[in-house]
Amino acid sequence: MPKLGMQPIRRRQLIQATLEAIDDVGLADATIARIANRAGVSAGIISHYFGGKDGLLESTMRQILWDLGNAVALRRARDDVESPREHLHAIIDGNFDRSQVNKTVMKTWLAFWSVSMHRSDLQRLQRVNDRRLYSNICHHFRRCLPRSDAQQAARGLAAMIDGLWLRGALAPQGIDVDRARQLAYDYVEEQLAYAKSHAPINA
Amino acid sequence: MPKLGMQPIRRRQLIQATLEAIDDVGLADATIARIANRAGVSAGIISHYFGGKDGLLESTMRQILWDLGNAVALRRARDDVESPREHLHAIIDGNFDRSQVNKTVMKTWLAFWSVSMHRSDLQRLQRVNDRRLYSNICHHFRRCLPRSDAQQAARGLAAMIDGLWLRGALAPQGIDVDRARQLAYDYVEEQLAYAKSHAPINA
DNA sequence: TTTTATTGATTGAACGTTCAATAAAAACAT
DNA sequence: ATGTTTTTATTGAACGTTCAATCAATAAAA
Repeated sequence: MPKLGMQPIRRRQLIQATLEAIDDVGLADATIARIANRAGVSAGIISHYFGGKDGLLESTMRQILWDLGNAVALRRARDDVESPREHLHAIIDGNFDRSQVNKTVMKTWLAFWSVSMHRSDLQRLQRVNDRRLYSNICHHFRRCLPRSDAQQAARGLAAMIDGLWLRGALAPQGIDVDRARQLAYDYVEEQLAYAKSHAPINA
Repeated sequence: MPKLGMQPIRRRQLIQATLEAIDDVGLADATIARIANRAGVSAGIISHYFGGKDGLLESTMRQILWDLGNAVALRRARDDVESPREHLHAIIDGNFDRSQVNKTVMKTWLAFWSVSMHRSDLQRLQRVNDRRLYSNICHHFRRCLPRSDAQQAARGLAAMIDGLWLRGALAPQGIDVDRARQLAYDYVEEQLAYAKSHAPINA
């Protein structure tokens, strides 16, 4: 059946099938045979396009990482986003984007966190992501707060976002996105209010 | 070597060896042979005392859950803990207790979260724990805040605690316990300050 | 002698990877 | 156009490994 240029198509299919398999039976039982079967191809093709199961998992993690970065970037690029508050809201909204707040992706994140503790390639990916969230937040707090206060606020907001996200992933009824966003917004307001009352630089 | 009453001794040894094995090579590679070897016993003994690997994992999760509950209970039982603020601080301190804030236990938590998405017995354990944290917090906020505000504050604080904890677990340099506790304390203060300025019931 | 504790070789199932074989599109030659 | 060769894509059975579980055998306290 060899049409040319199947590589990107197959890669997309197999990454999607990996996400679905993890959602379905968990990473431990997401075997190559099961993933390949779900994608409607043979098992051998995975080693052919990804070098092996490890390669497939790394590519899958890269994919959801890219989706997250993209969701945030899209909202920050809107031209009505200017003030620190608006930028912080954009970051929050991006982190609670549809592409990140669904059971499939959430289960995959949890699985990757666990595995990344023992695989340096995945660990690097995961840390770049954590750092990016913190740095972005910190940068915008710095426009209204002295350095050390901004860092503290950024650590707090990053933890709040990840915590809301984690508890949403573990909750039986799933995450309530609107309520989660509101809690994160409130936290931002409290930090900005503190700024105004002590050393107002900007709003 | 049959002395009587080995069961509780072996169970403790094997649970400890499980934690160490997960710390060492991750849950996926924490095989029965490896755990038994680390405990200095034979592989067959695990099935004998835990019924199988599943039973060992459930018992291990119960253990760290009990440790967490105990760490919180101990601090709340101190007789200088009376006000809502003091109770909330005790809950925060318990969650950042030494028994919970070390790489071994943190890695195990991450692994169990991931697995519990697909195993109903572990899922139940994990949800009891989440609910307990939220309920405890909510109960004390209710002493100073109207119901819906207290629930909102409790969701926020629970997320903050778990988020700080999660980011600490994933960070290369580990968690900074003092800084984490301070951020959680600050969040409590902000919620209580809001209470005072709107509908002061208590402090 | 009975009971409790423990061993470790064995078993059967499941896994990831490999690779010779196949199939069809594409490229080339006529 | 037509036939031939090359290239790309794909299959799935076979292989070697690893694992959890089992159980007959063993050992020592009761």
